[in-house]
Amino acid sequence: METASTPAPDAGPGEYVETVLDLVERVPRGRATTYGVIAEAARQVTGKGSARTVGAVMARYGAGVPWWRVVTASGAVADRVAGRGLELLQAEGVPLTSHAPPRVDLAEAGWEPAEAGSQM
DNA sequence: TGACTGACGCCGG
DNA sequence: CCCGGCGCCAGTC
Repeated sequence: METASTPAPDAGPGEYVETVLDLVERVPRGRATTYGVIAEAARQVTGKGSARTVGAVMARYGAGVPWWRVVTASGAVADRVAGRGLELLQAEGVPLTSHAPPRVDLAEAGWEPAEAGSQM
């Protein structure tokens, strides 16, 4: 235990991060969800988390999941990746608003983890 | 060890 | 409808 600055060999992302990424991967193609929904679901598993934290996770580890299916509560894609996000959403046939600014129609494409259990 | 940083959410104007 | 500000909380330096 000498000067072990990195006592975490595996470490990497915490359970919290894995939970969030797992939830995002469950979002079916052609649908979309919000940071708040993911945060709420993650909170039920890890007991912690918030919409803000989910965003931080996506920014650091969201590269391996369909991050474009996660939008804000208003249906808008994060400014940071709005261009790429809208492009991918359109390619999947996700319903977007006709008038600017382009936003996801959550009323039609809105999805939540709970559906994964009742969907068949 | 502590402080700053954000892929957000909500309310008020 | 749009804009600004405050709160939230794990991750990272």
